[in-house]
Amino acid sequence: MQITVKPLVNNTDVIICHFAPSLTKVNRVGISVGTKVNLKDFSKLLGLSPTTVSRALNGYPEVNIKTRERVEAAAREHGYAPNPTAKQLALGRAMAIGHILPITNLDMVNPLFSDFLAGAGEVYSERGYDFHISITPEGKEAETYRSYARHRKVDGVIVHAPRNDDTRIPLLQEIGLPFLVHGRIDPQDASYTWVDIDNRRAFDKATRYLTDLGHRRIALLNGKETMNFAQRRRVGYEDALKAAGIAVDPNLVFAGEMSEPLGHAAAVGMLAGENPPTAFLCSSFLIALGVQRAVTEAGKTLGHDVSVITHDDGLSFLPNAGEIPMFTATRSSIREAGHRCAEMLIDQIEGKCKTPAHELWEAELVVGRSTGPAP
Amino acid sequence: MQITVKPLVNNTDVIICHFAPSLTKVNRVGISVGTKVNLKDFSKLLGLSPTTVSRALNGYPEVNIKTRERVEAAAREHGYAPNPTAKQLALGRAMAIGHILPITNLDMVNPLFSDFLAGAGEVYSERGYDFHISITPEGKEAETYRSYARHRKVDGVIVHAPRNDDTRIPLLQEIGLPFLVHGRIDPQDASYTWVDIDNRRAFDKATRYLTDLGHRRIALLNGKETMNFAQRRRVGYEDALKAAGIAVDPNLVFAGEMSEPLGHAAAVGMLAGENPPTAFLCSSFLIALGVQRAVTEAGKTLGHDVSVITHDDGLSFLPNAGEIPMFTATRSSIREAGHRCAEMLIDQIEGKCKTPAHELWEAELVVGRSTGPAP
DNA sequence: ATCCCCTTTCAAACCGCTTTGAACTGAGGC
DNA sequence: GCCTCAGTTCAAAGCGGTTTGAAAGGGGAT
Repeated sequence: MQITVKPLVNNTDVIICHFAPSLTKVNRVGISVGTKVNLKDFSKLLGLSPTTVSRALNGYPEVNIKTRERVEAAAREHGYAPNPTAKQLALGRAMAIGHILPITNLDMVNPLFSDFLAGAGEVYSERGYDFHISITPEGKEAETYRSYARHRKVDGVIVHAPRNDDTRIPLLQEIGLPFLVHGRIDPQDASYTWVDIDNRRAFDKATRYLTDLGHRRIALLNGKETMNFAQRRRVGYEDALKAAGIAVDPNLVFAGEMSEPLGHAAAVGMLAGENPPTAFLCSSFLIALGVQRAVTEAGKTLGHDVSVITHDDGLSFLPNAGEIPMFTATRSSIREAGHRCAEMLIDQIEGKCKTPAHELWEAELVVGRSTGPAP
Repeated sequence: MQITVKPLVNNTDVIICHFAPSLTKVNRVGISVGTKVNLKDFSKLLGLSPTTVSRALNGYPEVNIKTRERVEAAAREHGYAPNPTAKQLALGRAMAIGHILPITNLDMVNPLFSDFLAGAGEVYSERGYDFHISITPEGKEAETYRSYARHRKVDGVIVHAPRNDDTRIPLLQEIGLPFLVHGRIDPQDASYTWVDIDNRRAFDKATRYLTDLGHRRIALLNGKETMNFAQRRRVGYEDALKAAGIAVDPNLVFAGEMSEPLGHAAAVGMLAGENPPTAFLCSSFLIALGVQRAVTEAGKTLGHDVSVITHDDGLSFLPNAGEIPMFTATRSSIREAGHRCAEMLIDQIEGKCKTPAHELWEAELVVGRSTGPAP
């Protein structure tokens, strides 16, 4: 009997934890757990050699059509399927894609990752690949990659959230494990495959939209600049301001964790200052929600007194949809990105496309109810 | 040369997609890609047999201490590590845990899943297990589970977001694959291992807190009742109302997708009705954000005119922290749950604890700024 | 009938590890 | 000096597939 207690704040509740009598295992007749059908037994059953059966199932030409059909039918009937592990050992192909997340990056990747995963997962499932996720202790990434490569535990990896000083890319190039970067570091570096959105251009476009509406005090609430995309978003913002003949005011630029409370705090601070902004440009939907709260708390109306444009990753649980969406946004679905990344990486692994390849996606500017002419 | 074009809404931008000259592979001297160190070669190098080396590395007693040390040193130096695939084939242990998400469930699990994963990942990494995720097309779950079990592709699986009519549990019991359910279906069913929070009690507690503050018109914005936890939350809510002598008003109960816009819409509707609620109980933080927006838009103040209590999964990207958090909430970290689930499942697999085991966690009621006496 | 060639099938080797059962040490007891 | 036995080491047989190279079968041409 074991009791687990979870610390509670200010009450005396105890955690219940009991063990029930052991489960009696229920096995069906027919295909049950114990029946391990291996190729040897299965081929014996058919009166054929393992070679022929293997070839029949893998579509090799040198097997009689009638034999093949017989084998396929028997496989369906007896529920025979080759052991993927054995196959992996024999072929050196894992039929799996790895995603390596350093523990430190976890928080960062978090809200986006699950949507990315959903997109990628569709492709993996379609093309017979498995997901493999390794959460490695910080600093042990290199070892993990090396092990993956050496033992062909995965056929390729996707690199998430590249940082400026990211060591993963040179390492992967060195060990020769196929990979694809979601995002990129140096826009000029064409030595590896990446899929990215044109962050500079998106934020340029968004800022211009605001200046065209007459705004001159435009705040930027950005992510941390160690994340490469944040830098490029700032550049886009500055380019557009320059084009409109507006000087960058450092007081209107914030860079930090992309969360609701931080967005709120930053907006509250700026709105309380002298010469407050009339518009906000946000790097994430969560920041925008925080700004919205700050604006309404200040008794102002969004889209009238204060305008907000946010980048929208199209997260499934933060929909910004409808005829006229809530927020004006630069939109690019991270789920679609996941889909495409998986597709490209697999194509690359299977030699179906030249490598390295690059795709730069344009974020569309969707006009919603959060923007209006400068007051 | 291949050009990929992504449909754009109303502008003429083209997607750039170019291919750079093929990457020249850089291999270091020493441990490089090509050098596949297998046990046979490695042991030859040491002048020992594969048997001895294998035993030395796996801590078997029948090997001389000096030999063992020599082997270990050489392994470090030459970077030898046994091939996990081969090991898996030989031992029948995969050192991996599977998470099977049916495509349909993806949206539902989404925001929570990444945090759960982070918690579980810590444990996996610590104890040498890998993640394995399969996104299966709906209806093919059974096949996937069977294949996993038969080929020991994973040593166990975690079942997410059980539904009332969930077929996964009986299936897993039938095929005898170790599993753990995060959540549960029938609270009385002790035949499988689960970790869950006491949803009924949490919502009972939260509702009582509101009735104690004098609220009598309390709305419940809940998740869909196909999700079992949603049912139990409603029961808790109803129990507390009953205890306070308040009749349940169906107009104040909403069940649907747990997103910001839906929370907003539901709250707007209820606030506009006659005899509007003075308090809201929300099943998710996102719903609460929507309610907050509706409340401020209606010109009312949160925690003064209208009270809100939300369930808070402690999502890393939606922090509800600080001395006095923004929202009064029933809080239970989903990340911690992930951690514990992984721990328990592995213990179970390794025979370190009795099975089945159950843990019912208490959600703590954290008082924030979103609640106050009924107006 | 013989030869040739193409189709179909098979036995054996291999992928890289673990593990069983046997063989080889050297020390200690008689 | 011989036997025993514990301490080490090893050869070989799995795990469950694929693939190479050879052999068997069958039909058409000579």
